[in-house]
Amino acid sequence: MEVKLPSFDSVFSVDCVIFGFEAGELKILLIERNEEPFKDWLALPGYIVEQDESIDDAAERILYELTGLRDLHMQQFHTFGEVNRHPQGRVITVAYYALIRINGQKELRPITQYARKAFWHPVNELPKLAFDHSEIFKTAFNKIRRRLNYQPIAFELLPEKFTLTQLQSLYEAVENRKLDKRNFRKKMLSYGFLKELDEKQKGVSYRAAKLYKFDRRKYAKIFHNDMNLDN
Amino acid sequence: MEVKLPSFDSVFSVDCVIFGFEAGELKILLIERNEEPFKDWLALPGYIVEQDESIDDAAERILYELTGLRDLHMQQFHTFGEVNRHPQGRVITVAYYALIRINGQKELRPITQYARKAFWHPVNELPKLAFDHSEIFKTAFNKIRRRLNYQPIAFELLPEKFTLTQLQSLYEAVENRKLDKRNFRKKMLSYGFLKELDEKQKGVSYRAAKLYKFDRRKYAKIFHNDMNLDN
DNA sequence: ATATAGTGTGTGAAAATTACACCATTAAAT
DNA sequence: ATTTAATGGTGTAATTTTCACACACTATAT
Repeated sequence: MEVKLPSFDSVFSVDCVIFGFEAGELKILLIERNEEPFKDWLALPGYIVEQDESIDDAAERILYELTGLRDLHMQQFHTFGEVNRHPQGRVITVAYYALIRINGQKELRPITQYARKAFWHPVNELPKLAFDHSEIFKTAFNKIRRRLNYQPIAFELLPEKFTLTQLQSLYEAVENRKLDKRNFRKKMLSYGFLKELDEKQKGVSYRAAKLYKFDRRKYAKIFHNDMNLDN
Repeated sequence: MEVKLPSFDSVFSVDCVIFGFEAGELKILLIERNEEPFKDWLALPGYIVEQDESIDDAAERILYELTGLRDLHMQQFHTFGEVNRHPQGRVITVAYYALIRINGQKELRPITQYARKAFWHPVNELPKLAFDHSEIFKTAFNKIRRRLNYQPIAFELLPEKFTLTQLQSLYEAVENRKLDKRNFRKKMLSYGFLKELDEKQKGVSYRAAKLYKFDRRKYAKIFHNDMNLDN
């Protein structure tokens, strides 16, 4: 017995809040729109989900098409469903965040025409964004701010090898306050999931700091979980 | 310049995981379906969102239509968007949870024909549910388990006046472990948001316990927030 | 009166958090 | 060679929080 589903003119989209960390500042990825509505505005990378792809897949595809970035680990965090959030019709959007290492090598290069360009922008002093994207950003930021303290998300933002000072300045950027150096180091090292390397920073004009790596194995062992506590 | 949105045969729904607490057990609200697909199966209360209502509004309406319950504070927690989660087409569902006091007075009574009946079922020994509802439940349960410790959600499950022992047994049910009575009381009282009443339990065949109330005002003052940390 | 079931209370040990200041190392400038 | 500027790296004591643990009290039912 086949029963047809009711249906109507409805559209899903995904929007992505991609966080990066550079020069001691937390940044997110924005695009400049090249399409109505909000043509020429700044916006979060986002677009419409196809009918035959899961929303998780759509998020990856869309981010790639708009920014050239690939293979991030994106995490859904909220769905925005107000009736009038899109000026041209009913669009419900599922929002994702991801945390990545900014590095100059990876060029930001929109594949489709919908974005004119993509670039990093500091989270402080964000301009007004298209649609309800300012609100989406705010929700994402609150989310990662809380998660920072019980999930190892900081390491996704740093280079693979990092100094303790870099780690600390990331925490300070996200929590927006100064932390005590000695206490911070003591605590981080006490967790036991940082691996001290035999290497030091290079090219700095002051005493070079030791480099560390995040050890996923140890982390998982210590916290008895698969590092995916998002559900 | 009007640009038409692309669109296709897509459907949103909402599903609700409603937690209650009764006789020392955590329970959720299930319905018995009266419609294909999964006719006669047990399922979470859920249905399709109308085009001119926000998803938050839809969640309230749908829960009411399927169970007769109204005016709960529902909280969105995840959106499920796998392509084949519904056997008859693409349906993306936004899932909500709420916590309420079970009380005999409020009768559970489906308004529409889509549900044959609605009833409380203990979260232990849940049967297989329709669609991916077992997974949705699991996600919700993990969510509230974590939230219990940094949000005052416990009080939504208890009667307005409750004893410390009731509060403790709720924590024990959610965390699935025994807690120490003295430490639990000390800690809860130390927060300062429980108001001790001049009343005692009645009708028990043992020493009657003092009753307490949760004081929202004090809670908000102490934690400098509006009690809605979900964003 | 007594059996029963749950209420209500304090202390000490261990662990975690916080506050706090100085010398060491390196590269660049002189 | 010496100085300067910048950051790296380290320990201790006080305070707060967490945890483990046992017994007398009270209301009711019999």
